[in-house]
Amino acid sequence: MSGYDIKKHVQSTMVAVGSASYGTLYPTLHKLLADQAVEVEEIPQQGRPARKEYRITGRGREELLGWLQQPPVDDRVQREFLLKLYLGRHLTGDEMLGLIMARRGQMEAGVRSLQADHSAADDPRQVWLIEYALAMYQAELEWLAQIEHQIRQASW
Amino acid sequence: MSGYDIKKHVQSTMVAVGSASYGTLYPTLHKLLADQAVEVEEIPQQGRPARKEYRITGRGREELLGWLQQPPVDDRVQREFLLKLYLGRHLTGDEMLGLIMARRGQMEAGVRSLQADHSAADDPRQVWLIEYALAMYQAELEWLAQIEHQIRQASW
DNA sequence: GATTGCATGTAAGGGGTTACATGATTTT
DNA sequence: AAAATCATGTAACCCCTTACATGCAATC
Repeated sequence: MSGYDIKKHVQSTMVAVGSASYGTLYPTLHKLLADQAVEVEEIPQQGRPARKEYRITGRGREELLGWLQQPPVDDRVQREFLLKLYLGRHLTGDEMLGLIMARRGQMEAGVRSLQADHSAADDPRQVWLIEYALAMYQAELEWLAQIEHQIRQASW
Repeated sequence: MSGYDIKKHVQSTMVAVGSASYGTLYPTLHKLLADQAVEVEEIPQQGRPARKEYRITGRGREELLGWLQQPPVDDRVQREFLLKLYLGRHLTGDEMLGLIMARRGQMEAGVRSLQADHSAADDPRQVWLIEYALAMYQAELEWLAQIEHQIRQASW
């Protein structure tokens, strides 16, 4: 794939795995190339930079296997939304509900976009990732509904 | 709270929010003190460094409110486990199942420890965070059971 | 006798994002 | 006319973790 394609793929199907910004992506690809872990094929185009398609090499595959066999590091998460909700003693009830509604909108948009990917996915591993993300979003939506109810009841 | 207490609190009740290592925690506390956003009370002890209890100031509360009213930044997540599963075309079925079993163990341990916190929690906001984390862990456990089943069926 | 808990902190280094720079083509 | 898509890349900077340093008390 090209750097551009990798970014799109990570942002859609792989949301639950992590993120990829160009500032990390391109330098990483260059490093992998220098290490001969990948090789590149340049496809010239008109009106835009040549598309560079990267492909893993035998050496890259060996390194990958070594990495795969080591136990994964713990998840890193950072959810500012949750922190604001927790520290939100100084917010009014309406501000709290605004926070929650906005979050719900994001989750719902995420679900819709993942459902589109889900119908299009062919690789079973891709389906795993999509179903993982969907399960997380749906669990959060249920939790959001519960706390929204609590806040309205308590008439903050 | 003291830096030490904050760390414990973040690691248990606030797992779903983020992490706090001493290398970030103490310098941040010093910075907040310099900004007069917090004040400190030193409580001498025998046989160990004085315990420093931090408390938010009026100025700190103002700054906090300003921050609370800005929309939260998007979540940052990084799940190496998921990435290894996705890239695990080069792993044997047993290696895949090993990955999954280890993950299940971590999730189950997380659930147990959160359930203990849940019974002990008094603040309703703390309960929100604990229930959020529990919902995520439980959703993941169900998803894990499904893909485990798929892998065994396919007799990789 | 060894490990865990309590309690502070620093320094080096790794990892990542954001913002910038460029520019044609297609869609709204 | 404006915005999004395609497509590459760099530089500055921020944030954060890891590893280290110190040391007593209590538990296993």
